[in-house]
Amino acid sequence: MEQQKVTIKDVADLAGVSKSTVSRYLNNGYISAEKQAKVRKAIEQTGFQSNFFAKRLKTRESKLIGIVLPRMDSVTVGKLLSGITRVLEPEGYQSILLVSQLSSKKELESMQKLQQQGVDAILVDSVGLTAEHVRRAQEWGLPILYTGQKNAAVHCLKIDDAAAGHRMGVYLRQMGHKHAVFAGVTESDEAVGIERKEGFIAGFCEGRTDAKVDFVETGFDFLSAYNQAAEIHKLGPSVVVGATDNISLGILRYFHERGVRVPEDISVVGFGGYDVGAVVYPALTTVAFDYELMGMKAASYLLNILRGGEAEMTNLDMPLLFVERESVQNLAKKTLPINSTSLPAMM
Amino acid sequence: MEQQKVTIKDVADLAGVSKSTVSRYLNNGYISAEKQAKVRKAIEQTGFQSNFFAKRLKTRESKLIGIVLPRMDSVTVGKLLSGITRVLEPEGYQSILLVSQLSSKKELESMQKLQQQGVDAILVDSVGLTAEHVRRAQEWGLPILYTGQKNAAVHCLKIDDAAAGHRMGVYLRQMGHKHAVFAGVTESDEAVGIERKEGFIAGFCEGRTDAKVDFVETGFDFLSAYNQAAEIHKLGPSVVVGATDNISLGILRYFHERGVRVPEDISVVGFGGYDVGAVVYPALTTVAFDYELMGMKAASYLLNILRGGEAEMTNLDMPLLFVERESVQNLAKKTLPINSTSLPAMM
DNA sequence: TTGAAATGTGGAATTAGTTCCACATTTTTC
DNA sequence: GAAAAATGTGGAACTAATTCCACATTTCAA
Repeated sequence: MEQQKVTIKDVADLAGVSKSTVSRYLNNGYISAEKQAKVRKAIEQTGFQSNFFAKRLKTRESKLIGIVLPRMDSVTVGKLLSGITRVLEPEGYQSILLVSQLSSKKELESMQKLQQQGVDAILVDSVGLTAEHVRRAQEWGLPILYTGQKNAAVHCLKIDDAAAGHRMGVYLRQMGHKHAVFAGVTESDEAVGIERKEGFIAGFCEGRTDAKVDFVETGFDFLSAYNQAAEIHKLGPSVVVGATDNISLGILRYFHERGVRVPEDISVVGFGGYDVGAVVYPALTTVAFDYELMGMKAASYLLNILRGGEAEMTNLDMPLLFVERESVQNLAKKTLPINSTSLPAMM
Repeated sequence: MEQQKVTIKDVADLAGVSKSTVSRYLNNGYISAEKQAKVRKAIEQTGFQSNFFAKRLKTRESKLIGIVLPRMDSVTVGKLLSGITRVLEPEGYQSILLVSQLSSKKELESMQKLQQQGVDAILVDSVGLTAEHVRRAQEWGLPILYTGQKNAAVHCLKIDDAAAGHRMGVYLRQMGHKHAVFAGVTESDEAVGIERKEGFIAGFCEGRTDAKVDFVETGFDFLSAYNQAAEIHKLGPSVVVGATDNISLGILRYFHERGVRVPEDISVVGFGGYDVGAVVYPALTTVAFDYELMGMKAASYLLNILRGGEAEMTNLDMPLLFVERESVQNLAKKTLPINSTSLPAMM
């Protein structure tokens, strides 16, 4: 077994001090200026690098944060991760990534692996919280924060899907729409599949009886939305509400192919505020979520728990940004909405 | 200092054997069936979990792979990561992620951090290889693999940008185009900024003197491409070649706003094969790169180096897929290219 | 039936750090 | 000027595993 090139012992010998003194130099200080210089020189000369594992074994702090994500190849996950990293890196923390592939079982397995790995805390962009999740969190005594799902028994941080849906519902009601088709996803995704939809229905139907919302289920991708578009169209709504911008984009493509004009013949809206929504035509009206900000907040929150911060994070609600672009017709006034010639609301 | 709940010592005491025996049970075997049962039972009873750091300290193997990425919130990086993870996870390796923010200096710093962290190997989606990169790789004696850039002195894996550009050039030449504007990025990105462009010019101009290629520089995002679109249009080409699909999407938007029809009035192509390219209209003709496959190959390659595999990876070239969709007019035959009514070449 | 080989086993050393404690100085206070 | 406090320092213990080595059994062959 080959051994480490330079250990703290070598530095100590070269500097003519004890291991303890070098260790103190490395950590809290408490060393005379004279020896400090000697040690510094010895470290320079030897090119000493502290052994990560020996250090962690004793200190029981890894400066590693475990992150479990449902998938990697998605813009929202990328932005989330970007925000997380932005906060964690300057604090000297690093991230270990695991992918749950949208499976709650794999999610738990991943968390277990991370726990064994000795991470200081775990952040999970969850696909669904189970009782087991709650139990494990307690058993491990490890700070765990969930994003994307909500449960009172654990730390979590989530976009207010109901509010986002509601906001869109109110907007479309004000624009004079009466019949909407909600192109949504499976109800097993509580946040997107249920909350967002219910919120929309509430906002859209509030205080009137002549409103109608149909529901068609699709997947999260363009293609499955595109494939459902004919059925959606057949229902004859004045507006199609895609549960995500991707869904709306697939539907937009279908309408384009059939010569159905948007928004003149039918309106289309989405959720997410993806960048591409601004570059397609008509540019997509949407409720934008700031996933990068969410990542930053999540990381800060986690750090706060980690430090025993009873400073109780106060500002945990995620702001929603309504992005009005070109894909909705104002039926109330029988005029088109603002149709800017420059790239609308591009981020 | 709180200590670990259950150590190998506790298990040994409970099972009535020595620590060594438990360790052997955990690792190579070499233990009698009788004691094996006892140890198994003791581990079950105590819920023993091996201490990651103590183990790593002794074995000098972390089962951790460091990954340095230029940024997180990009589809290509997401796919790459997805491929990497797909190979690494089943092999029991986990990834530590660091972001270089497109800076070569930060890239080196990140690599250094990972090295200190005791990772078994490093994978870098590099933004530019320097002499320092090569020096460090030797100094550390750690397997390092670069993707996205090429250098004979180190292990690397890269899309053949020149070939991709060439392919597109040949295609457009065959389609009868004579005047192209290449909307490219800064030459400091050797792969995209130089190789892809030069490859295109070669393929486009090959064997004729009546071809002309103008160059306009933009950023990587929709917006900066959109902002350069007027200048591009002024040059009056028959086709605009975006160095990435995003650039082409921004240009498409501009043309749409001005009522310039694509491909009837002007053709537009891109590189990358992003999913959205299939859903916009006209669907974008492009050279698709399989970044997920690249991630998988990169991870396999790295594992191979790690295992001292002199099995010399042979199949390192990345396949290119030419995706002909709707955004190019065939000037040679004065007819439109295949215009499918279903979602073209959607992945 | 003896010697050799195979099979287990435990003790002790090892890995590379941190930290507690005792003790020597030096500085401050009364 | 003595006692008290502050400041450094090194030795030894400790962290939780793996692994080498010596030694006891047991099995097998001659």
